[in-house]
Amino acid sequence: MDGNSICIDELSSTSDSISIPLSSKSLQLAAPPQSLCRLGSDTSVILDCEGSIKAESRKLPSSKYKGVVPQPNGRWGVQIYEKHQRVWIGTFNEEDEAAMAYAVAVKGFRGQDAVTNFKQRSDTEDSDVEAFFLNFHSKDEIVDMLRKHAYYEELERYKRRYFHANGDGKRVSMMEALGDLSGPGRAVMACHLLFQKEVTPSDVGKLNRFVIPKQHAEKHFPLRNLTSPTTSKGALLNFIDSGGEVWRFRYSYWNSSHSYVLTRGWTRFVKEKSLRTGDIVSFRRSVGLEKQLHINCMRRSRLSRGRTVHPVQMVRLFGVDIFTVSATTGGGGDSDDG
DNA sequence: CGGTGTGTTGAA
DNA sequence: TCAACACACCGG
Repeated sequence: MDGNSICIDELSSTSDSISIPLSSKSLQLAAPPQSLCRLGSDTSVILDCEGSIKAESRKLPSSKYKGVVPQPNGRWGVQIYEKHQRVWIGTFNEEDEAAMAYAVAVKGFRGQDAVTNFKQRSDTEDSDVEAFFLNFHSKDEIVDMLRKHAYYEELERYKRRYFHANGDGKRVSMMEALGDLSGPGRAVMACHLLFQKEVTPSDVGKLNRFVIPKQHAEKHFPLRNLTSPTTSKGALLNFIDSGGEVWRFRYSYWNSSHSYVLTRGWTRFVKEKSLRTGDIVSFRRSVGLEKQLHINCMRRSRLSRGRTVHPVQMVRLFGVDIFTVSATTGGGGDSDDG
């Protein structure tokens, strides 16, 4: 673990405390943090001190950070623009915290070279891992983590797992790990998204099964030629979640309903992940030799109701130079969902 | 009811 | 593409 991370316990307005690793090695404020003079409550501080301060004080203070907008209650909103459309990243108590969130979002959306609010080093090992982490997740997932204020928690979890995977706390460089596709670091290999599905009521109901849309099942999990132990009752598939935990599901075809389903093991997953109707479950496969399957779930965002989160077919491969993986297909640009 | 984040507009 | 502003609407 790094010694350079501090934890900031946020106000108790929200039950969760947020730990933010502020790595002084990897980033520094672009602008010196000025004393933030904010009015306690925005509205109507119409004090008549010498008649100078008039009703002008209901104007919200602008942020010095890009993508950060003031909220009426003194908190800070974060937004990023993508394809002529605003994407809301969430609200934060501290302006700096908001700026960090924007930095994460903009890197996730536009790549490592994107302009953030911070001067940052892109040559540290940690930044490599974070780049990898960002690359691993879809834009939706990144936004989701930021909104839930869970990004740094997830990132740290990923880092821990990554470095453990490389043995005995010895920190192996990303290049080194990637070069060794058969090594213990393979589990964190890049993945590409196979498909996503919005969880239906019956997927989390009493039927104890998850329906895999036929098109995706037949394309990605053809029962005939699965390498996993296959019986007449189907196959057992192992998936790794974003925290490195392995989930084993029975996968089979139900003649009665003409559907492909995950059965045994699914209920535990639902319970453990607190999966609810409308959440998005995504399935990935490692790019490397192992073809490891991954499963990830994402809470339905509150605002994407009515307007569905498109279960997009996106492929996230190594778009970044530092990830010059062996000569597979020219790991093309950073294509993603929209 | 407080606050979020969306609708909207105008500037860059 | 971006921030500023107002306020519908949402969850608690």
